[in-house]
Amino acid sequence: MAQADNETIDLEIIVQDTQEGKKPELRLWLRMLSTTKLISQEIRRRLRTEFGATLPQFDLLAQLYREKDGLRLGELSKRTMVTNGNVTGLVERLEGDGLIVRETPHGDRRVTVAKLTRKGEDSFSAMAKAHEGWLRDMMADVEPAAIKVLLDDMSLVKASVSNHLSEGESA
Amino acid sequence: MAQADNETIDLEIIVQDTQEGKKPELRLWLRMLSTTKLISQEIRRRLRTEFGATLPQFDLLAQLYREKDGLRLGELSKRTMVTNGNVTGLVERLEGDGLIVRETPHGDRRVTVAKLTRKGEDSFSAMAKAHEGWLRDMMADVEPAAIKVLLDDMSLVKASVSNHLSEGESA
DNA sequence: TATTGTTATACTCTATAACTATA
DNA sequence: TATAGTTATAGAGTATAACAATA
Repeated sequence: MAQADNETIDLEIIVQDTQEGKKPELRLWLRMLSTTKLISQEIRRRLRTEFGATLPQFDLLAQLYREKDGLRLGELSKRTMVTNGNVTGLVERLEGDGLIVRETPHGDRRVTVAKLTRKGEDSFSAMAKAHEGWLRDMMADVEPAAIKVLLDDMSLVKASVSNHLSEGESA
Repeated sequence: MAQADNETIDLEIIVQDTQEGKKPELRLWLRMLSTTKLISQEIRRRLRTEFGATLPQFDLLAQLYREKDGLRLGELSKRTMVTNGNVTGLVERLEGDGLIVRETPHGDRRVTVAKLTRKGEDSFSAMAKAHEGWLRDMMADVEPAAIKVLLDDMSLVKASVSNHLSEGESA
């Protein structure tokens, strides 16, 4: 099924992505979207089957992994680009799995801080390592120089986009 | 923290990634993912509020827009990277909105072909035009040269990924 | 028997808004 | 009044698998 039909499927989603020099911003977006979808489906499948996790969950765990003292849910919401209400749901599932805990610090009882448990650290650590390997395999044919260029230029895109959204939302 | 090798999962994951030159494939993926998410949320919001459509629906319509004779659902499934069963659901919603119709051609009664209605053509046409404008605005700060490079290099990534997906599944 | 598409199911994500409990 | 988080709701997307009709 996932057999690559090299000849037929170009997978260039949406509109025509084959017109030279026409609407380059749109073409770039569509190419990013299809490429991301391709990678994302594979990553999600493996996260699910090998770790029983989803991508948003992985994302959230990653944020906590680099902040050993935990993060307030509002901050977690900003960093993961997930709304407050939905962060609550994500956090509940992860807490149910024993990967994180919620704590209310003294001082401001409105605040909730989420942090990884030991189990969460170990679990995420394994996921991240596997994740890295999957990506290296998938991008095996891409020259290091191309990856470097993509990294830099993608930052420019991200900055431009952030800039031109509703002013004043970057944490 | 420890600076070991395997254990250093300094995953600047997903939304923020501001790290040194390690694990470039993973970093690229995370940057693509966060950038795509950023754009995608904005596009989805506008598609929904201005056209009452979703991104997968837009994607599906786009495939039909460039194939005036319509496409079989299986082909639609491949092109949109959506499973067969879920294509059925997508198609039903779009048919309910009067944007597309399903037909069974003579010759093979197992086959269903979806094609745009006149209303669907007009509707998609408007969406695509708006879509293009949104993207141009969002990427206003990105030099044309950078966009061109990104387009090319993104193709390499996509090709590599496609290539290594099929491999993994031919067991 | 294989293919094409449908149905069924379960779960998760996404978005919005109203609500609470603090402050 | 404003803030932090929760609850409620509704709608879609996603993945799997079983199924019917046709070839």
